[in-house]
Amino acid sequence: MNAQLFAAAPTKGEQAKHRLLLAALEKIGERGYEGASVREIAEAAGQNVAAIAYYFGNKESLYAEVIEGIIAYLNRTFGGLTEEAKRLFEGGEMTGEKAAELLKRMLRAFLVEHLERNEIGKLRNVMIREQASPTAAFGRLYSGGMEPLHEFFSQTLSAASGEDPESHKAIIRAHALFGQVLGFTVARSTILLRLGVPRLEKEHADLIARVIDEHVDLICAGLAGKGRAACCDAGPAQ
Amino acid sequence: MNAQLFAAAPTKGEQAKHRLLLAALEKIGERGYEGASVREIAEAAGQNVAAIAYYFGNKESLYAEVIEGIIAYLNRTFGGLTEEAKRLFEGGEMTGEKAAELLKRMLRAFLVEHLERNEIGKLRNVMIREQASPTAAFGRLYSGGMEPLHEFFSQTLSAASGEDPESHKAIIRAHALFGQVLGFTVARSTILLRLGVPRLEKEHADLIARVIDEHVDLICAGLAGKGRAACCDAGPAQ
DNA sequence: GTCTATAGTCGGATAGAC
DNA sequence: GTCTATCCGACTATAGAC
Repeated sequence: MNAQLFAAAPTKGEQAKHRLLLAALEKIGERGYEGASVREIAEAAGQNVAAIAYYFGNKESLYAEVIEGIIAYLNRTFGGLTEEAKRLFEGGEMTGEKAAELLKRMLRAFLVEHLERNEIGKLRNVMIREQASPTAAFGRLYSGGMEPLHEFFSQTLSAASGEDPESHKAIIRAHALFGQVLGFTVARSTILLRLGVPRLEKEHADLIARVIDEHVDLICAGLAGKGRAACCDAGPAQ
Repeated sequence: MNAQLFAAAPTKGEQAKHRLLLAALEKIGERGYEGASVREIAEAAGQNVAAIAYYFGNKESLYAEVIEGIIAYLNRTFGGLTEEAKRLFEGGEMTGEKAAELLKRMLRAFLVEHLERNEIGKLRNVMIREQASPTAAFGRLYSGGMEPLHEFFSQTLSAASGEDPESHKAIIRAHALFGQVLGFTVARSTILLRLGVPRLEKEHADLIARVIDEHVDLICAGLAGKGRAACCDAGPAQ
């Protein structure tokens, strides 16, 4: 499955590059850009230190290619969903129900990728680090990968809630809703300790997805029915 | 307001220690434990490099004291709410409505602390880093600060949802709900760019709190009324 | 193309002057 | 208590052997 990250590599030189990119993703994810040394990256890739200079010029350019790989991966993984939403919007066929379904599928896809596929976990760490303390590469990561996803998400959610998709409120609502899955990747250590399990298995991912589906349904139904179904706005039961 | 972080410092030596702790919190938050050098920490504190060895022994012990300061701050800030919840539980007076109110107040408190008070922002970065790539200090941070908070949150939420507070489902639900505010601290760069603002002001924090309150209300009401109000489970309007 | 050797820089820690 | 000077190890980058 690693073959999906970064380009496939037929020739020997390309394979060395590929291994270096994977090792850099892993080590920089684990220890940060400054914490990961070119020595340990090269060693983890089964390559010599000088290979990094040879193939990439320097450490910074190696990292830039890692970021490009992440962007390409995000687009491959979520591109289908965003295209589907785009078609529905342009065809005027987007309804509140279809929007809620798309949102749930998107959150599920994110969960599956990030919780079940361990090799993707490395990618997750790099993205989290760039959020908390952006390096020179963050601008590229944002415009190439996160912004299109965030826009898709807030526009689709707005179709369910009936809000202006460009309003601050709609953007904030989308961010809050998405935060629900983010918590399981970013506060991973905490949820593992709280559940008392060494790692998140398929059963946990399923349970997480069911809970979040429930929340999305309740929120979408509540927003769509605002001012209409008085029985739902009357506060919690007894 | 910084005086609230770490102990007050009357004597000159204590003031130097205090400044070093604040500078360490800031620099390690910005650049990570490995990325922040003792030289820049000392410089930011207006102290000499050797002062770190003198007051703390070494860099690692300095960081350990920073972590203890974060734990003490968390307990001071959220201790009142957790005590209040405890009293309600022990007195048998916890209702679904009171639970929902406590949850909203807790999330609001977290938002205010993390969004409005800039000096707390440094603390946030350190906690995020420890989540994504735990150092030796994470165990202490978890047991001293995060676990009690997480338990309070899942127990209170369970009072609103009627679930077993120790079940995986309840813990996951609490984590998902809390993730909503986490997204605004951890994916801060993204929400700033999406909103097109340089930083989150009070008006943004208010809007965020209102949106999250709305979500908490919808989810609590929906869960409490599960199997009761058929009109709410019938899917989105029209 | 691949590797070793090394130059030059910066890290944490410490000895010792004052 | 405070500071300067310095040690030693680890880092990135590069020159040059093969």
